[in-house]
Amino acid sequence: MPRDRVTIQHVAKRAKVSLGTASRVLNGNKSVSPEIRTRVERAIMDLDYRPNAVAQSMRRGNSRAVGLMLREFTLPVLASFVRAVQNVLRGAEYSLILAGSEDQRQRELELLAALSSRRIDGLILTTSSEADEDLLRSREALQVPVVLLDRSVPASVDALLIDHRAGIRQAVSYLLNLDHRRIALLTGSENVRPAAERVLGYRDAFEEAGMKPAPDLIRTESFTAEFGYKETLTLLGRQAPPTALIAGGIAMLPGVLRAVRQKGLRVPEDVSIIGTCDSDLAELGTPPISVLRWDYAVLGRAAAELLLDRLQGDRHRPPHRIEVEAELVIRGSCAPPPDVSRRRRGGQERTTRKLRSGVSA
Amino acid sequence: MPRDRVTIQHVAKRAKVSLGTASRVLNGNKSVSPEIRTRVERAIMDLDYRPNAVAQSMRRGNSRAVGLMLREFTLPVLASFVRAVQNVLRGAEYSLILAGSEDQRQRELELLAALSSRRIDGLILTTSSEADEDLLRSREALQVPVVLLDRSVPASVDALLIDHRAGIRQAVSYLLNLDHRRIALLTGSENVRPAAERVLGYRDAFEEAGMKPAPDLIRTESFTAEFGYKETLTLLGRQAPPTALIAGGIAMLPGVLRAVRQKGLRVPEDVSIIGTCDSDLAELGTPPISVLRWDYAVLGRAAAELLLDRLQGDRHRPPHRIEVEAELVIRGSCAPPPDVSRRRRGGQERTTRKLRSGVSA
DNA sequence: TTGAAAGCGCTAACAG
DNA sequence: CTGTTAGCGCTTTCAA
Repeated sequence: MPRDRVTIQHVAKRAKVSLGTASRVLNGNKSVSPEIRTRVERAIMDLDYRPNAVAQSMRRGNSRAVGLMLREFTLPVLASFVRAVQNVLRGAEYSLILAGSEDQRQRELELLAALSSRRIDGLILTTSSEADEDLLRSREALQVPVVLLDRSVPASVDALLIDHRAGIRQAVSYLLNLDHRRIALLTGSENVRPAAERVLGYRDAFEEAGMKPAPDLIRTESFTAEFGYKETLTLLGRQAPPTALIAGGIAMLPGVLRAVRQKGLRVPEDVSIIGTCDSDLAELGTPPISVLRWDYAVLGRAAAELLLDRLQGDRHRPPHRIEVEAELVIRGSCAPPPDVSRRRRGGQERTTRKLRSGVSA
Repeated sequence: MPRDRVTIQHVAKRAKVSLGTASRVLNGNKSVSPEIRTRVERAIMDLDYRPNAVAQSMRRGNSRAVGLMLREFTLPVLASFVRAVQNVLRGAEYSLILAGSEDQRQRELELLAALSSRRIDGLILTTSSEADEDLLRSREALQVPVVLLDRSVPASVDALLIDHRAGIRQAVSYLLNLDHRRIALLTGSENVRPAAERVLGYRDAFEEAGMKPAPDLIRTESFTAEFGYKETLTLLGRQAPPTALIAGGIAMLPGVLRAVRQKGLRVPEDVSIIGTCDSDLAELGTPPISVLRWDYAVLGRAAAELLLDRLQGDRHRPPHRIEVEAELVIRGSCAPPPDVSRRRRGGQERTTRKLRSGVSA
């Protein structure tokens, strides 16, 4: 049977001081004589005393814990986001309470309630929907500073935003320059920012090139690999299949590749592919896949710092909004579409194409 | 300015009952008249009251939170472990406090102290060292049930163990049967179980085949991709380089592949490779990589259930020990070593080789 | 069945 | 500089 945990009372008794004085030493209060301070510190060591954070929270009215609610954190990039958050928080002696919503509204609601009960001091999150009333209300009810990740929001909260629109515009332009015309964009439902922005970027690129996108090639439903897989299968089974696919979601690439492989198609000879998140697979696969990427570790650090800033500083400063760029990394997964290649091999003349600037290697 | 959070006092007042009665309703105590119960429930709804978990913890002496300390959780497989843990815990209304140690002793110590302060009710962890006195003492000091993940330990705690030894034995046998003789094993320091077991399995296989392993091909230092990269580079630069490489760590495969690619070698023609953890890269790469794998989601669920069992049941039952098998998944990354192939192409006779049974496809 | 009151471990305000 | 004390929000005796 575990003997009772040692409390500040025990420390006080052993150091032969009052409880209040022991507390003062613990909290680094100036007004304690050196001699007594030493005595107390001694007692703390001897007893291996560890302050009860629960009692401290109770008394101080804060928990020194922050919640982190994401769709999931199984994806390496999100995990690296979590790690960055954690590293910053650790330095400030905050604990991290993890909450994976699996993108389900009901679960989000439950988790928000649980976090509320725990009286977290702050919250970093991305929600399944941006408009849902209940969700918004639950978040409000927490009455704590919030940092939103890649969701568009009322102007009142801090947020980290990824510039998907410019990223996708760049990717699509690149494909257009390779003479692709039937470019499919697979991404999540447009009621969240990343998907909506990607669709805008897609249209931007076509418009900029003075073209109209083929209808029906923008598929917005889910960010999952599963959706990428099924949709790719469907698209590639069409009469006039797309010649290029953009996997618009950080988990989607494996699904798309699986489908392409299942169809027995080669990348990039038969179909070009651009991912929307870097990974070992994209980097070391054969061929390596060109991707749009941004640094989640940087995002994580920024998110945590934004939150700490509010927690420790001015809770009423105007909200910050940090936007990060998506970088197009060209690797080996894109080539001119097969019909063009054929024409070329046939020796037909072609107008020169210039690679748009701003595309990095 | 956030108006004060509503407490059980407010609920009691509004329902015109005593605080104690309100509490009873909250806790589903039988002895409350239906009428009053309704009134209180009504008040709870009206006020959107959320019990203060901090105060509850204080009073009850438990926190309904468990700590999860891993080397890191950036790896997809570990993240899926975390997710499984979380899913089980959520059902039991426990929160998860995440702690990534980055495999650093000092950080582990700090995190353990922080978790102790928070009065977590239980802990799931893997430590950087199995023998370290301070670590052991800190863990003891927590005085809570512990589930250890893939570490060998005093017989007193619950543990989940992966049978690396049998797994590696199987993998090495497979390679020996392909006529490999110079088989390198890259893994972490032998002072933790997975590495130690892998080395044993490696020796087992050679012994079983009546052979002696070439010296200097067991490289035990670190589980990182970085180590895999550097060591592979070194090994492949030798006079007599290994013809097969086993990446003995869940993060190591990308490093090994990177090095192989950098050397301009082909898999499996020039060198055979076996990974020790499944991944998108292993599954969808070209060629797909043969791996030893086990199910981390199952492990996570088991870990959480083991812990809950203790938390909610008999805290003094004898410790459980769950061992999971590693399955060898044969894909396309292994072939006979180049010299053998050459000999073969030359038409030389060869003794028949039988594929050892127990190797799954 | 209900109310009153003690006390979990701690911090901070107040007195000395 | 130090000791005493109230009270954070809640659960749980103990009485009624």
